[in-house]
Amino acid sequence: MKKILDIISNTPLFKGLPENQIEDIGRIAITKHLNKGEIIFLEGDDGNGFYIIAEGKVKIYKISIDGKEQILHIFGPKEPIGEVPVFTDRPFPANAEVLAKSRLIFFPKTAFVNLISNNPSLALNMLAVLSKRLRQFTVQVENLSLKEVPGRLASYLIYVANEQGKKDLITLTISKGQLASLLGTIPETLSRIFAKMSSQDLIEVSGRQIKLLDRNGLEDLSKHGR
Amino acid sequence: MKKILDIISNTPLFKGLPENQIEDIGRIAITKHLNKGEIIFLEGDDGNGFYIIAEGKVKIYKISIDGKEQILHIFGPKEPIGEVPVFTDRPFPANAEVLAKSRLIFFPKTAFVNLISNNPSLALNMLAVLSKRLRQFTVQVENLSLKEVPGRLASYLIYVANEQGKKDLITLTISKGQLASLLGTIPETLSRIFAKMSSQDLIEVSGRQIKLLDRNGLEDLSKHGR
DNA sequence: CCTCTGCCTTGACTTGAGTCAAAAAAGGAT
DNA sequence: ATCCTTTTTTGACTCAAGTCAAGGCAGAGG
Repeated sequence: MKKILDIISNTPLFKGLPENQIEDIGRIAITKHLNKGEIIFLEGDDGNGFYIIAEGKVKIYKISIDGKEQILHIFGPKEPIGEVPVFTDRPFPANAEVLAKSRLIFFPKTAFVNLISNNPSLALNMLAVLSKRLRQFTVQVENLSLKEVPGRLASYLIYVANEQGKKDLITLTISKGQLASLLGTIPETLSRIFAKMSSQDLIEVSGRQIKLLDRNGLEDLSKHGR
Repeated sequence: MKKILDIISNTPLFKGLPENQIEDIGRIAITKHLNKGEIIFLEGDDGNGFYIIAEGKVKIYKISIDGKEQILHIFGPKEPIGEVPVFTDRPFPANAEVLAKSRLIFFPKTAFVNLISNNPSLALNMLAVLSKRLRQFTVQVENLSLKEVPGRLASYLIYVANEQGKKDLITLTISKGQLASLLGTIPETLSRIFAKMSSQDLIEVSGRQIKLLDRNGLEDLSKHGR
């Protein structure tokens, strides 16, 4: 198990900060272990701090009254979660659940705000993190509103391919059911679209392995989308 | 026309800053006038600064290849727009167009980043602004994905009623066509839903005036949504 | 007061995607 | 292995909302 300070200092949020400040930060941090399925926080809960994922995987999501889930983000190691209530006086705007055994580092709100007040670089790092999230949301809204499900899936596959390296064989890191929820649809629909895209020789699916057979075709789908 | 410094100092972003800092800020600000229909920036443009609306109204939106528009936000006086590229090295994630003759105050990126570096309160104010936006986006994604159009409209009407005071007669500040785009639908559909909600005695529509006849019914629609 | 233009509404039709139900696969655990 | 659970797939059906095409209305400007 890596030392907390190592993890912290390699995180985008704390990147580039001087040694002594990293130590200050480490002093307010608290490690928590959670297992798959455990809830980190729920929409409406007061946020008395935020977390950085040391290891594991977390989903941020909304649920409708009748139980349909929409995943907003899936976060992995080094990413912060739950920062919004740190800077506003409002509760968490969504739910967070652990998707795989995880180690989280918790930073209490007031201590962290103090740190940031004395640390312009940290403030700018945090501003960069939030800005990146805003950008991601614009993409998600665009996908939900301006693209049909096949277009969203194509975008996702291309995105994952870029993340995982340039090769055309990608591996889903979440179940297809969860992917459906991330794309704003349901498993049945996603399954049908996988089938259709396979029959069109755009992809080849085998469990969680997906081979991208026709990048141009996928790009097309993802752009036109509708 | 109000003095720039008056406007700046009454904005959430610059609220509570000491006089001399407001003056520093005023020194880097540049006023711009734009008429209805003019573009402030386009998705993909480099952002060399951001704006605060002194007066007028601005829409932030995405466009699909085939021309469907999705409005992300509509901003009015005192609200900042275009901040995302200030803190990342990426271009604007969406388009901005003036909906009514507007006066904008422009803040160049580097000068502003310098200010923020020496000014923890300003940094925290900006963090609060971005956090609020993130929260708004979670609501928009929820609306698009988990609610049907009638639910979205009901939510919007309730939201506007709260904004405009507690009375049950509200006035739309944008055209119905633009409202359709904000809600992620098209004018024809919105029109039909206005008609249906009227026939159900939930509302009474007369041009841009809308009387809310059944708050509970609307709340219900907005919550269940699907 | 009238006409023009843009905004809004209505009708008829199509379609993407959701629901319900059930079977088939894929994993895990003993 | 074999059972049990969870995930994924398939089929038949329904429906919300989009498309296309007209009309109607209203405010702006002469």
